[in-house]
Amino acid sequence: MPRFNSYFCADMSQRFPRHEKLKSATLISRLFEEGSHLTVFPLRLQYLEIPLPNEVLVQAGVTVSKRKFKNAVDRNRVKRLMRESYRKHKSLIFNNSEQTFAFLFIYLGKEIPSQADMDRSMRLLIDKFLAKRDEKDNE
RNA sequence: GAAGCAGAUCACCUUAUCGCUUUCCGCAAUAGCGGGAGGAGGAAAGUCCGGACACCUUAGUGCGGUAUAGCGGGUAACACCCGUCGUCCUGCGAAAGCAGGAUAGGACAAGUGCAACAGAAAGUAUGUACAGGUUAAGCUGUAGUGAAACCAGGUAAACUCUAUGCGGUGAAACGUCAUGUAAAUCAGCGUCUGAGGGCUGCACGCCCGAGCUGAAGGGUAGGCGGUUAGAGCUUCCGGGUAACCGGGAGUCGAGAUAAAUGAUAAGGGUCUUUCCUUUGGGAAGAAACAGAAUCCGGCUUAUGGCCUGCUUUUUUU
RNA sequence: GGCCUCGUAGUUCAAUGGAUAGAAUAGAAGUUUCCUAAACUUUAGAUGCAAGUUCGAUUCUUGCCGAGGCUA
Repeated sequence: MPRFNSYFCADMSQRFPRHEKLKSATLISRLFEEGSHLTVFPLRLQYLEIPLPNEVLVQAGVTVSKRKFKNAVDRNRVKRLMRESYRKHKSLIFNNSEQTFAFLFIYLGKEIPSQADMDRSMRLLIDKFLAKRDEKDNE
């Protein structure tokens, strides 16, 4: 079962390959129209339960407002930090899940955070998301 | 030592772990996995000029529009660069001149316009006072106003004229493959008596030519090429005052697309301030401006060090 | 990525290169009123920034800064 094997690896590893990135413009616009959101300052998660291609559990993207960070260097910096902490913490979501989601992380703050701060808020946000999901499942 | 100006140069480094991305090799039916090699800048920025390249009839004529403006050279080209002349400013000097800097620097003797306040008068120029002068006369000089007033006056980053250049649109160009619907409905115009189109503001000319426009509605918004070896970089020789040119040798240095080049840890180097100090150093902190998006040549703006030269000033010998 | 447009009082707009940049509205103070509103009087407030052309710049030119739009 090679497919299962790769599945298992993706579950456990901290990799963040291309097909797990949210890229489709149509998906993103649907995400904003139909999806719901959670906020743990300075992060906001916009999410939507939706079938995805390529048998992926989650497609995630990150974004930063151009109004908050004027320079491209700073925007790239924040996006890289967000990707990094999502990469570290995404295995929490993948555990015993059958639903597929589209994620978009939005940075709301006005200052560039440290990696440690970013990790902390990402952890809190994902815990909040998991709690909400389980609650919904139980109903 | 400090300040200013000009020029040149670098843009923290090493190792480990976890990741992203391009490419090559191997394995794998695909997905993917393993290994090797590579992965931001001097401004990548602003998009201000000039090209390459692509398409639009190889792009015609006139008007319009627009850009440039001493002279000579460089260049693929330029609003760029080099040299030089003139003008202006600063410093030195008795002066001649010297040094540095700035310079959109054609034409008002083609025409039109404009000139507040002051002043007699700002354009068909010529009044007052004094002096001179005449047959007579603003005929001559001085005074006062103003940025400008014996003069074919000033002003063209005023219209304009002259000379020269410019066809348009920009990689969301363009080519190609795939997916999918509706060759459907209603209204108007037209089918050689020519609708409409040919991505130029207008007119003419030329070419294509059976569909075109509107309403309401439906579908795709994905992949590949273009896309990185080039007016390239390094070095040597020769020519030229210089910008730059010619020749030889060597070399390959990103290619993403909701957009890669990152995170953590340790060590080292640099700088600054504070504290301790046995003057050897130790501890803490900081590290600028900024991120390729078709590619080049410039310009402009942002910005941290280090080096060289010149000028000014201070201190010591 | 490319192509355009616009910056004047707190706000909405004027001003031919020429005395002190004008008007409406909002603000402040006062008059009136038992109080408020309305009305009247007075008052403060601006050319996005920096150079250049000019005797003189909101206006002309250039460079920055900011805001907005269009583009399969």
